[in-house]
Order: sequence, then C-alpha cells, then structure tokens
Amino acid sequence: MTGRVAGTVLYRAIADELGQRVVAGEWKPGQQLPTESALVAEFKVNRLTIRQALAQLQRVGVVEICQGSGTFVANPPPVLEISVDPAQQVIDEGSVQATVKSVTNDVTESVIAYTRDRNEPAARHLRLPAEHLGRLDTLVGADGDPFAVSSYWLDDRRLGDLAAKWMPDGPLATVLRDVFDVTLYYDWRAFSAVAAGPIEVDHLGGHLGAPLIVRDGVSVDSDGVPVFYVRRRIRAERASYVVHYRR
Amino acid sequence: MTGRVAGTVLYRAIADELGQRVVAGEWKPGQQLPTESALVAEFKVNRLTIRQALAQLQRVGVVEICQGSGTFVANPPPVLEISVDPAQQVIDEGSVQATVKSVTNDVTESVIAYTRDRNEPAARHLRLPAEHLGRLDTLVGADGDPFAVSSYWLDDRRLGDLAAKWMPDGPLATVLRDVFDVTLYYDWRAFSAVAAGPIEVDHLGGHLGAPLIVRDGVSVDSDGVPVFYVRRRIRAERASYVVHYRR
DNA sequence: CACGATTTGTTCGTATGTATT
DNA sequence: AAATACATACGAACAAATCGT
Repeated sequence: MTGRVAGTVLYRAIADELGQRVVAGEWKPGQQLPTESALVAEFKVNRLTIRQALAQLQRVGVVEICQGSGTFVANPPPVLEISVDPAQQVIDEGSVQATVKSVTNDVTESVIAYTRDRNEPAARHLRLPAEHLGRLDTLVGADGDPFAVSSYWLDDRRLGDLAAKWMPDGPLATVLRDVFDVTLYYDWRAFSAVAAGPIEVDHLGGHLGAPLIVRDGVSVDSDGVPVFYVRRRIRAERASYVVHYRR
Repeated sequence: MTGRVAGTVLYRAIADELGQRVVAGEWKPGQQLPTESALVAEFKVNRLTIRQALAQLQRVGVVEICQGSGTFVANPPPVLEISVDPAQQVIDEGSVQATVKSVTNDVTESVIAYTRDRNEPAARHLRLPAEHLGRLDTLVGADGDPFAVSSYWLDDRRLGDLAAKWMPDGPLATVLRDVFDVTLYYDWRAFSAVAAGPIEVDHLGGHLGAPLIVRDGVSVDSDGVPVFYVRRRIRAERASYVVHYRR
C-alpha cells in the first residue's frame, strides 16, 4: 500500500524538484518556466521524461502548459464561494446571483445545445420513461468568463421548446417562470467530482482529466413534481460550495 | 473555443474508439481489455500511442490500468451518500456513522501522522499564529476499505498530544470528548475538488491526478472557539454529499 | 499580413525495469 | 523460476500553435 519513496522514478523526482522550486518562489505565478529543451539540458534526461514531469505538475495544478508559448506557473484564480442554504427553497432569478455574490456580480447562462438523450439515471430521478427525455446543455458565465457547464434533463413533451424560447443570458429559472409559468423549488442537491472530458475542456478550458466539481440534483414545481434533473460541472480551482451551520 | 473534432490526433481517436466499445459492452466492467501489444497489433501504431489512449481513458475513469496484470473496464464501486444537514450541529461518535449509513455500517478512523505544519490558511481559520499549528493526518475506512484521508490543523498547545491519546478506530469526535472533554459543533463546511497527489494515491489508491472530493471546514467547541480546521479528501467515485431541502 | 523562429504536441522505434500470475 | 503485462527511459523526427519581425 505504502508506495516507494518519490524519487526512485526519474520523472517524479524531477516533478518534485520543479514543484519545490515553484513553491520556493523561484518562478512567480504567471511567470514562464524554462523551456523543455532547457530542462533537458539541465537535468540531462530525455525530453519525454521532462514532459512527464511537467504533465504531472499540470495535473496537480501547479503549472499551466501552453502549446507554442511555454509552461507557466499557474496563478490562482479568484474562487467563488457559492453558499448552500437548505432553508431557501424557491429558485428565482435572483437566487443564482445571490449565492455567488461574494466575488462576482454578473452571472449569465446561455444555451449550448438541446438534444434527445436517453439517460437512465436522469429518467429515474424524473420518474419518466427514457424516451420522453430531453437534454439541455448550457454555459454559465461569471463576469464574462466561462464558469460552468450545466446539463438539464427534462420532459421533452412539457419543456421541449425551452431552448427555442430561451431569453438571452437566462438564467433558466427566469425562462421557466416567465414563459412556462413554472416556479422552481429545490428538492435535493449533491456534490461530487469528476475528471474533465473533451466537452468540458472545450467550454471551460483546462486540460483533459482536470478535476471538476459536480453539483447535481432535482428541482420540482409547486406541486412537488420533478421539473428537471441537473448536472453542473465547474473547474475545481474556480469555486467551492459553502454550508454554514446555525446555532 | 470549440475545439476540433476528436480524431485528428491518433491517440484520441483510439481512445474514443475504445471508449465507445466499452460503453457498447464489448468488455463488461471488471473484464480485461486486450493487452497493449494486442492493441498495437490491431491499430498498427506505436505502443506509446496506445498507452496515451489508455491513459486518457483511465483519467476519465473508464478503465483501470494495473501493472503486471492488465487493463480492465472500471468497476463502478458503491457510492456512499453522505448527508449534509445544517440543522444538526453537534458532532458526536454516532454522527459520522449516521451520515454514511446508506451503504456502510463500519466507519473507522486511524492516525497516519502528526506533524508541525505552518499552513497559513489554516492558521487564519483558527485565528492562531502559525507557529502553534499542528497537523494530524488520519485515514478513514469504510467497511474495511480505505475511504478518505483527513488532515486536521489544530492548536498544538491545546491538542498536541491528541495523536498519542488516540483510541483505536477513532473517530476523532470520541477522542476529543472522552479524553479532552471537548464537545464539537460544526461551524462551516465547504465542498470542492482537487487532483490526487502522491499522498492520496498511497492511501486511497487510484492514480495521480484522479479527481478527489474535498470537504473542508471548521469545527468549534461549545464556546464557539475554533478547535480544528479539517480538510478531507475522498475518491470521487466513492461518495457524494447530499443536501435535502425542506418544504 | 506573411514568414520564420521558438515552443509545445504527437508519433515512431528500441531497450530495460518492475509487478503480477 | 519463467512468462506476461504494464512502467520508465532514451533517441529522433515532424506537426501544430504562438509570437515577434
């Protein structure tokens, strides 16, 4: 279980060495590291070995590698604290704004695509047969930057033309209330994590396999009937969900 | 922003192809994929290219690569649903059990190490000078399997001999109550994600860079004084934190 | 805007080490 | 102990992205 000492393997030893130099401040956040060729010369190893070391540092979020320009010390972006309050049940146009108000004051949501998608778990959550399922993908922006990708699974018969009736910059709750006369309530939300796939990398940046926060859950209407199952992915460095306990 | 079609690059095309075969059920979960040599023969590419494709599938959690034995379709392990309830403020020996009771009925916590660690953020959360900071690392097990790694930052003067006075299988709340006569209350908890580093891989398995759920927060005593700042890491496939909304 | 220089990305080939069976 | 399968490392070449002239 207890693996061997880091260092017996060349690329991990180099990754450790470079990582320590970064925390020691040899290169400041945003600054460029030596080029791969320079590191090859310094450590006298193959370029692939250097690349493995740099790739590991990128996975752990220490550096950012940019083709054509170089490798840079990752500079920590502002983290949005999104508050979670089980007492607040109604979802309205202001609630999204309010929950992330700590840093940002401009939250938008735009449609990426609407497709049919027979997702079994989603169908179970909605208590719907899978053939009536539609999936709406949206991109959430904070202060103009892409921030999160959301997928909403919903009843295609009830809300199939939601994408067409979308209002610029959303958010979804507004559209549902103004166009479909549906008031949304939280039912449950769950927090987990996944590795970024090609879709998330396309819209959010970062690299394949980068850790993402996943927040999924079900929202219901005033009768308690499930309206959608949602699965939102956010780059891990960008946000955290905070629960405050009352005493 | 919208990247090019996956497939212009060899290893990604192969990764997509293999991934599709997995979802198509050509190999069932737990079953072994063809060996790297076999895939080299089938796709007529270099072994490094095959390895890049497999590595990507591993990062996204589709397969598991085991040195010496082979590459296998990832087996979806049972997910522990850990409930988050801001109404429950007291942390006692049963609360940890209760929150994860959905699947497991045996939760343990054992000490890995106690070190001095001047962690600035932790010091701020505890309103303590960094030189009085101690860090206690523990391993949480569920049903005998390693489940989570926790790091507690605490006041070395007040709780420095906590590790020595640890009771087998913990949990921490019991030790603090029985040995130090401290009753714990939640102050706040936050959820985020990170990539697994060497320490987490050592104790939890998985691979470097695998997504982990991070739950950090502060617990206080009955006077509202911070007792510790905790940062817990769980393999993403193993658990999710659930918030139920009351109506 | 074009072009070349620089820097990272992909792919080939080969050899050897290490864990598992 | 031997065979199998993945891990690490070296060397070389070309492709693709970026940046300055």
